[in-house]
Amino acid sequence: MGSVEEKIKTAGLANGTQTNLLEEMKLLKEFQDQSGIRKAINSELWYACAGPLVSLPQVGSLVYYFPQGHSEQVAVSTKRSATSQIPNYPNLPSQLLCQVHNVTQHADKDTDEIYAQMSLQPVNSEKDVFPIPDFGLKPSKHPSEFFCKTLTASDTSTHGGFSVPRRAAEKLFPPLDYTMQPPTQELVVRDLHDHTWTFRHIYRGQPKRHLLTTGWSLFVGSKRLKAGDSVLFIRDEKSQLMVGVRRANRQQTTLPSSVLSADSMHIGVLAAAAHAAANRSPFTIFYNPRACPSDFVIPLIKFRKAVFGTQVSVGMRFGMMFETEESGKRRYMGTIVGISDLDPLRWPGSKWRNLQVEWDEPGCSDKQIRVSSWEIETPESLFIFPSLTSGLKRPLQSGFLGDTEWGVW
Amino acid sequence: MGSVEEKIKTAGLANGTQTNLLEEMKLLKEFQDQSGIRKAINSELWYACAGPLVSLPQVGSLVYYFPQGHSEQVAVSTKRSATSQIPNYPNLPSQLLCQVHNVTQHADKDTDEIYAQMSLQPVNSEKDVFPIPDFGLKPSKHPSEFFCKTLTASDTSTHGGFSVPRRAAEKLFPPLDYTMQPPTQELVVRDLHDHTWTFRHIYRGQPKRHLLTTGWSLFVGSKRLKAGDSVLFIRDEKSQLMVGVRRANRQQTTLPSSVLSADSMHIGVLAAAAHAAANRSPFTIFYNPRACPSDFVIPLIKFRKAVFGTQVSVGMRFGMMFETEESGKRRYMGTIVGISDLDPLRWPGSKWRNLQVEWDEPGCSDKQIRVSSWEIETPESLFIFPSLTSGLKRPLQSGFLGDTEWGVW
DNA sequence: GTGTAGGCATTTGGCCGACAA
DNA sequence: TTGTCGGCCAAATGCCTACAC
Repeated sequence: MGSVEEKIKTAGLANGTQTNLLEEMKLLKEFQDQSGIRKAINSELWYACAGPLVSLPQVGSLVYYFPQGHSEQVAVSTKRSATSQIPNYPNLPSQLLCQVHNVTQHADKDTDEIYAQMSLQPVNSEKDVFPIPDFGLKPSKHPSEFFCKTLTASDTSTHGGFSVPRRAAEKLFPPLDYTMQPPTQELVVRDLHDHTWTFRHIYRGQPKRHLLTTGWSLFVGSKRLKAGDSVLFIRDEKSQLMVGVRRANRQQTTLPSSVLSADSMHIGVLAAAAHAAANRSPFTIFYNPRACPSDFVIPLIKFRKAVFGTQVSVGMRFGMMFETEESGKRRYMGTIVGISDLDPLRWPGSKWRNLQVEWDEPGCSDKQIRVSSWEIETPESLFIFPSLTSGLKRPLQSGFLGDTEWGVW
Repeated sequence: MGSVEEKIKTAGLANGTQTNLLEEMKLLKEFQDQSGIRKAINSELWYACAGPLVSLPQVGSLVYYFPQGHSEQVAVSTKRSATSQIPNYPNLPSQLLCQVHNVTQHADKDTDEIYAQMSLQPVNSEKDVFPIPDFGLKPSKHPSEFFCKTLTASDTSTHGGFSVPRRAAEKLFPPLDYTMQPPTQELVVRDLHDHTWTFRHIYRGQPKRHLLTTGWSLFVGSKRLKAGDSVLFIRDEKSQLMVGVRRANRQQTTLPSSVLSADSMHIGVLAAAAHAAANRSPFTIFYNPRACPSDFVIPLIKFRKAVFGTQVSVGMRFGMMFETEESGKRRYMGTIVGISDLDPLRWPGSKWRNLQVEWDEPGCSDKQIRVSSWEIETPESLFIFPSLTSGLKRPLQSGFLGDTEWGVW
């Protein structure tokens, strides 16, 4: 670590050319990583916990920030929607073009809930951007070696261990020495907080099955896992075994922080964005993928393709991806039944959830009845999947649809 | 409960005279209390947990709200002070005259940390007030029957129970039947969330002492108490035994909520107050007495007495009350060494912490070096306590000083 | 292929007085 | 007066197979 400090000092003494400044920042990051001030989270594990549909924007790229979507996230967290007490910010547009300055992945110390912090700088136009080095932050990468299991009563009871699905154990865990009687090994895995857990992995019983025994109950107790919560294992790019958790939705109750009233939070979101927009100064947001109804930071490319690339109209058919219970993807089909403002008073002309839709399947009452155009797939991209419009049966050649890229068995 | 609903409907049908409106509100409150939507917290227990120096303003009364103080509370919660990214709100004065519309006491479901929610309405002048019924909310009342103990390693270990200080057991617990061998009874106490706990109270050992055994470990585990945390018992006005907890300061780490960035929270506080001030519309705040450096909602009377009643000057001696470890009060002495703006750029002329002070005792480095005039006692109120200026020895006739009113043994 | 239950060894929890600070 | 310890028994944890579904 000392050597890095040395390097920083050396770089700092050099003349402040652009190259040297970048060099300095790079070294600073290296220093921070080593000193553990802000230990970088394992990105792939973060994405695995976030689910197959989540991706974060690239540092330096251009995005549209949607205050309405951000406000919706606050509403979910506080369980209170914006009220009429919230002032209008006439100078804050419904979509704010920003350059992404910084993206960091985090996880709540208590609940392990994942979230991201981003720093966004409003820009006047595409030409207004400044090259930002991304210090090697990889583009969104979902792990290819992955499995996720919803915990049963037996898995979480103090009476026993964890029953590992066979295919998961065979795909992810190091191979057992089956000449042993019984075959057993010690698994050492790390979580999002870089905490190390040790599990005894054994293959026994009649019929034979894979189990995690010693060490498992400590994990369950420490993470306060209950039946219905999920646990997931991945192998990252370095082939390291890691473990993550996902709480059942019922438990998602992010409690009211008792720091700020819900109204003040809504005001804070809008006022911070308005101030940043007026001054072209960066502002910081949190994005909670699993709590938030929809992403509210949309890459410019994606936005353009959806808004200018396709002409949506009432009656048009579309598909939209959702996450399955086993953390796979599944497409649901629907029809656009209207195009109108979600909030005509506050945000006239906004593209945020301006499409009213109806879903083909009856069990979709939990799904949004309003979506934004960049969330859906329109006929141009769908014409090759005519069989999908039924939507009820699982497609046979699922590989063809690209939803076996990861996480689906 | 149905009958209350009936009454509400009836009241609602009546003509909307002022009396009927109040009647309606009163019934609504009754209904909410009964239905448990927002179960009222035991006020005395709340005050016991808050500590001897905390008091909440009366509903309907006039107060000054200090945005700076509110911002300080946010800074403590988020561990980030307001940065230069925070816009100025030139129309928001450093002190905002408000009428108190609503005060509710709360406790965090997880940590039991107490906090209050208040609704404040900015008013132009004292004449601007509207009579608000307080629905019988009592003025601040600290329980007279009270004790507080910091938990030892033995108290929190799984190996044993809780050792009750003799005087506490004798003062608060129902008298034991000392003819029993050994004397024992069952204590049923409730906490801030109205949860009932049952403890076996026994008097045994050599030498004899009071202990809580069966049921205690469940309480410790459930509240996640550690050695160093405190537990307190009170008898409320109905003479009911209740139990509360206070976390050690080290554990006060209210984690960053991951909902809003610290900057947005600071902006939210100021923007909400500014908007409310401009529109004379009510706004809602949270007050965390134990996390917050100083109260930022000051009764008009108290403010007046301090600001207009006394002429403070550099060199003046003063006293100020602090909480002791055992939840008593203790006066520390100091000298005013300067009068100046805490933040000359943002809040010029503000009365918030505009007094720079030095403390008599050397071990006071943890204490604020800036205070507001309403926090201190000036010579007029101190001339009768000349012996106190040493400040080091415990005054003998402490009753005379009024600091045995409660909680000090 | 995997969830749950019964059997049983081992560990932890928890009530007691002794002793010391 | 009260914090911690060793002793001792009871309750729970946790590893195993058997038996469903």
